[in-house]
Amino acid sequence: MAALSADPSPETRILSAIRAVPPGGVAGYGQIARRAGLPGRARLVARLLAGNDDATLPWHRILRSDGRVAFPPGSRGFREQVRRLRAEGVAVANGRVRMPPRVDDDLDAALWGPPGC
DNA sequence: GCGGTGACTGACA
DNA sequence: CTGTCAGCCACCG
Repeated sequence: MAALSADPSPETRILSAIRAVPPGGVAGYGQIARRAGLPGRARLVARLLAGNDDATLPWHRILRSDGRVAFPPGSRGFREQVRRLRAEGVAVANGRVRMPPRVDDDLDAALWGPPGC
């Protein structure tokens, strides 16, 4: 039997999950990986972002699980990411974003869209 | 096949 | 709160 849907490459799923993050929202590497159906592959997400060529990809919305920027402070990517996040209305303080303690529900991810929640 | 490295994570002191 | 340790997966020499 033919499969109803061909499984897209993991990379495609990850990219899709990243694109699914609305403006003014942020997501963690592990969270994106989980959304992509690849739990434990947070590093893979990072590798993709590091080698991504897509300017339309909101890579700046991807932060660490602690809500901290994955770039070293003072680095070029760091400043660029913070700059973009602030431009979208995301409150970035000291290179870190106010992240919820933990949420294991896809519904919560939707709450990450509108800021000032 | 092996060890080192990295835009990571969670647990522990 | 910060810092350290071990676990994890994918890529490279």
